[in-house]
Amino acid sequence: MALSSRLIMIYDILLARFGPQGWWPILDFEKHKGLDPLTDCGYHPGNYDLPKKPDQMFQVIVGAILTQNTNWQNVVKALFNLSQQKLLDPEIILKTEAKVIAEAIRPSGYYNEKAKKLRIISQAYLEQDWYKKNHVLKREDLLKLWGVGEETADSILLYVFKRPFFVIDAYTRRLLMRMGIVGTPLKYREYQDLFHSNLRPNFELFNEYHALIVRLAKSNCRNKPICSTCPLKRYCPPRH
DNA sequence: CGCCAGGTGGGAT
DNA sequence: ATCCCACATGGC
Repeated sequence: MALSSRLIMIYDILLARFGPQGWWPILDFEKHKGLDPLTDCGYHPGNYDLPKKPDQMFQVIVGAILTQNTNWQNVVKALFNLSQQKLLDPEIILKTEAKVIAEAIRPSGYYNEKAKKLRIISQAYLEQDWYKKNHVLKREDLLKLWGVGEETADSILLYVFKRPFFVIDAYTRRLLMRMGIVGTPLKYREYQDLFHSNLRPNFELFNEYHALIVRLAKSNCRNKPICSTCPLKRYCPPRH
């Protein structure tokens, strides 16, 4: 079976099983007041129009930094703290001592490094006018920023700027490996090329696909896989 | 208790 | 180029 057909089949199965995931979550701490802010707030299934406003865009950028090698629940706590303290804004982050930012984002882990990363990306956001409509952000310019690697860059391009860059993360690698689509480990861009060369470059498709992979990885394709209920079981080589 | 979570940069080899 | 490690919290 051709790779493109296979990738599309996997997508269709995941979408049928799990439904649209509503990424990237956009938290509204006013609206979610009274609800448990630490659970799944902010998802907007079927709406690929978000983020729309600059403050929503910036929130996704901050989330992309904070979630580096970190559980999303911890990121929500950090975003909640930033919001409560009126720090979820690039100009304010630049005017605020890194110590203060670090303390607010403590639950997300690596808080000293991430405070520095937030300062750097806030600076770029303002200087390069990312918030302006029709601003075209280059991948290479994102990668120049200390603290922005390939996955974070692609997350921002895809989920903030709605550009068709497929996000490759540890879950994606694991899935491709277990499905037998790749044998030996590849470089980031090689994984990405598998998707870019075999799917139509549609940001809504890439958005949903990556979110569905994460969804599968959380419930079934874990480090210790639970294959009995996996929707891809029939298409995945057995493991001993 | 140990392991893991929507990675990245820096230094040694 | 590739490997190894520091960075750090909270949930299970």
